[in-house]
Amino acid sequence: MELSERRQLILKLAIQEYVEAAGGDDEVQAVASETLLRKYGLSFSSATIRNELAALEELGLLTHLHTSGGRVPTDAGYRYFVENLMERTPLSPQEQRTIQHQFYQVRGELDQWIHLAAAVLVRSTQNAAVVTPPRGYETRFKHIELISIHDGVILLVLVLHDGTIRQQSLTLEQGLPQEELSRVAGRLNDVLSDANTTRVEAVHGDQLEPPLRELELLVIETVARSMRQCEGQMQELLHHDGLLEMLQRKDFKKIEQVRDVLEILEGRAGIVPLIPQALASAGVQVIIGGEHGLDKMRDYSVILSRYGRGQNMAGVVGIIGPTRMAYPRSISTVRYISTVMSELLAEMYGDKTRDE
Amino acid sequence: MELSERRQLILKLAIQEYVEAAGGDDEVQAVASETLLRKYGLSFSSATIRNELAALEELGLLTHLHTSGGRVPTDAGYRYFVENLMERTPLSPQEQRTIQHQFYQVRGELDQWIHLAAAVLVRSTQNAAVVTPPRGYETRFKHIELISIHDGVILLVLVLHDGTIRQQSLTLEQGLPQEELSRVAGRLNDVLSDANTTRVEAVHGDQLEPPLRELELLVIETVARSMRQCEGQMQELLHHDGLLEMLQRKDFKKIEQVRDVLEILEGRAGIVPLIPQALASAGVQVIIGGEHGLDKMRDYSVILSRYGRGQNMAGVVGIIGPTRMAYPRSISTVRYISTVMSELLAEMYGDKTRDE
DNA sequence: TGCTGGCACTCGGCTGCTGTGATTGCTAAC
DNA sequence: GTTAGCAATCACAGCAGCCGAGTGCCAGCA
Repeated sequence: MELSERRQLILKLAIQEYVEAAGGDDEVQAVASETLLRKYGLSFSSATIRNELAALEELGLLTHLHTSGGRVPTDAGYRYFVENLMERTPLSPQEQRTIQHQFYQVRGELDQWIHLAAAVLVRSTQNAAVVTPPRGYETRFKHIELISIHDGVILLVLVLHDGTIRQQSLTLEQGLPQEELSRVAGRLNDVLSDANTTRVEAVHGDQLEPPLRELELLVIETVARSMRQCEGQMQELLHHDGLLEMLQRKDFKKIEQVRDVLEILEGRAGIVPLIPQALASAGVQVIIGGEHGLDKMRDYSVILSRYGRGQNMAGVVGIIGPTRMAYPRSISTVRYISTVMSELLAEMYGDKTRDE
Repeated sequence: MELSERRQLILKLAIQEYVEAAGGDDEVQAVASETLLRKYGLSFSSATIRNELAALEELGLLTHLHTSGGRVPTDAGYRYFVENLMERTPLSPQEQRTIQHQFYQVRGELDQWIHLAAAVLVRSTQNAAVVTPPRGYETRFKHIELISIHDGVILLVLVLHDGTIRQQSLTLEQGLPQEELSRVAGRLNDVLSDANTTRVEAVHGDQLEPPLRELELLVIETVARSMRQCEGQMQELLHHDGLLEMLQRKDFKKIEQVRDVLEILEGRAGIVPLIPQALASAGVQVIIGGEHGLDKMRDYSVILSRYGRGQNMAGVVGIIGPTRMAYPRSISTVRYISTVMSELLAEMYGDKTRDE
């Protein structure tokens, strides 16, 4: 779509004005021609602006609710803004330092990264945030440990290649001393080393004498089941934060809206199918309003970015908020967080992908 | 407080009626004398009921918002109801079987218990649920494992006595082979066996040659820090669920209410101080409305119960909902879930406390 | 003394009305 | 192509009046 300079300017100002007004305590909803003229000191009259606004409405970039109400951007209008009009505004060095420092403080604690990333996104954008932990494309065995808990009860700790840790307790007919458990664990760590799920499922433990063999079989079966479970549970891993902060915004008036957002965040609607899509593509993805055709999300926009190294260790960070959000700021923050997390991962698991 | 038979009956019916009306789509808020007469076919007239209601109001058990509006229970009214009038209605055998079956299916997966317990409470009571995982009174070392991740980066997996698992990655100057790591881990598992935090902090590793000694010191320090962290983080462990289900209720009209509930659930207000209290007492605790003096929770009631075995492995399950809730049902469900979870724990860690 | 029927009174919520202010679309002039 | 001016439009707040549910009270009755 080709737009004249002036129309572009007016559209840009209209959207900026509309988004800014959302923050203020003024009840002003739609943006009026006179307001634009006054606030931005344009060199033409309000009547001209009205003509241009009408033209932009004709093009489907703006709309208005009532005859006497001002203009409001449509999804297409936001889209045009994001793609053509928006200026990139990277986070200030100061903000970048603060964020880096915070991540530095929790280095080593992978699960804290997730929380921190979400918290930073929330604070910086005033929207709700979603983060998935970094996962390998394929689940691969790394290590197990068998720990004696109590008579006949043992704790199986399974570590996967991507850092996932799962615990499971097992019950045996008879108790076994810790040394025996460690021996079995050690043997299985050799046998299963780096195995993917299919290979684990194919392993038969048949070299040990009866009491230990029983244990070995049970452990292999449990490990296989655990790994299978890991493969299909993206939405359960989705961490979210910031609902409370989002409720502070003036946009929310009805509890139905809150319900919708909550459903989206909890993965029961909408956001889950967007994750694999974001994982598969590079750069920041912006999905505005009803673009993905999901009814519950009609009034919300999602900004997602993949982070990680290659295929083997990647996750998604992003935010979700009303379509009427500050896109430049939000996009910059999501982009920055994703690069920070990519760097952290690279530090931890070595540069680039290692084994493809 | 002594109440005549008739007054007790009227109070009981009034509260039941009021709570039931909350579920229906009827907008009826307060309960009127005529309604009670009609619905329950009482043997005296509405004027008598009005007199009794006025008396109950005098006693502070009921109140009314406007002169021409019906009566509404006060916190004290609910309290009297819960303590004197309410009939215990245990869950039906059918429901009990269903719940047992669900827990059976996730036996062994301790973190799933938490989710399941919350989910069951939500479904059964239509309120939001909170559950803390079982924790020991004292954090005690059980086991560590050192796993080589990448050149100079190792993953430390720490298992505590109560089943808590923490992971932390460590960076060393130089890489070490997995065998060396396992040796160090093995040694430390002996040295630190069953140690509490103070003892871990007092340990000095000084029996190994330089490259391993560096590692050993780092690990001890990290373990100690991790254990200290575990000790003060009750509210971060608080799992909650059911906000969405609670929003379906007609009680919620304004988003401020939603905000309050969310703040309570996320531990920023109110509920956290109630947890230790519940841990310390036996049986089901019911806290109605503003009884604990916390402003944010004035309109909500909390039902908590401790579960677990002795002092060494205990957690809390409970629900939170509007004061206008179905207390008999809610209390029964919380009680039942807590016994089920206590039994599960006993199965896993042996009957009764083992080491006090 | 306790219960009941009757009745006046209170008050929230609903309906319909009007005035106001903001903003547009249109038209005629520049 | 741009502008000034003006009538038309429409949401919204505020107000009045009505309705109905429910109470409080009183006088009469068992």
